[in-house]
Amino acid sequence: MIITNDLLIGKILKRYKRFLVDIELPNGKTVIAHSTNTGSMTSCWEPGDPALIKFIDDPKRKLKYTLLACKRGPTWVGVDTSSPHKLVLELLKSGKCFGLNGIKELRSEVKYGSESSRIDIWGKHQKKEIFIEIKNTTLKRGPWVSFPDAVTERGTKHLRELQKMIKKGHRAALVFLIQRNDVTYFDVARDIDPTYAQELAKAIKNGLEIYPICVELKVSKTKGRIILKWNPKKILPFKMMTPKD
DNA sequence: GTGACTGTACATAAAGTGAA
DNA sequence: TTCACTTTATGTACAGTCAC
Repeated sequence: MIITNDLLIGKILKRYKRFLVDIELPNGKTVIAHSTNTGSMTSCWEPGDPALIKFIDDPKRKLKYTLLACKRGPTWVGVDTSSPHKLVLELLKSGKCFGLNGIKELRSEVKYGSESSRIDIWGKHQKKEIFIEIKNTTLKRGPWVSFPDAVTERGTKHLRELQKMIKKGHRAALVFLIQRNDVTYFDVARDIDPTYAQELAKAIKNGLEIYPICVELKVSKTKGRIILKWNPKKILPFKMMTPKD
């Protein structure tokens, strides 16, 4: 997946009101950008870090810029929560989604379950339905990348719904799309949300498939134009423990 | 006064729904 | 079929309320 138009690199100054971030442009002007990431974004950026934003000239929008990624040290970290969905869908369609291949009739945001949930991606593999939930994952602690970075009741609810689908004879998979390439292992942040960790362990026992996919974000300049490319690298080893363990 | 809890606001995208 | 409006999803910050 590549974005080639209307990208700018500025400096991230502060975040406030949940969705808003102040970005200082190279010309010294400060603009307000929209952040689709409502998580804590711990370890993703510090004030003054480079930030990649996209200019979107849509009259229906209040804010003309959307925050896509921040640079922590040498590593770009993707913080746009809409990108993982698009990227995983693209990988599934192209048959390059690490163990999740051969899925047909792919559909996005399909209603399912008894709690009016919506699955990120639904499809058919051979004769079975498959339900795929995607989680944007960025919390870095040493060589580990962890999920969640805050208590997530909805995440736990999704796990319950996926287990119900497995009981009905379907397949269910959880893709942790890790938008940074400076980590070695994936784990569940039991210290942050013990309920989620417990439910995930139960779900795995019940047959939930886990795919922690590590993606490298490459930002380059060609003829003055900035290009952002998501480059899927590998599946990370999965450990049901925290770095403290 | 303090801590725990609850409700609301915030911006956007995408899907769903209903009217023309 | 198209368009406009509504609903859903996301999780933190903050204000207000209540009990102790």
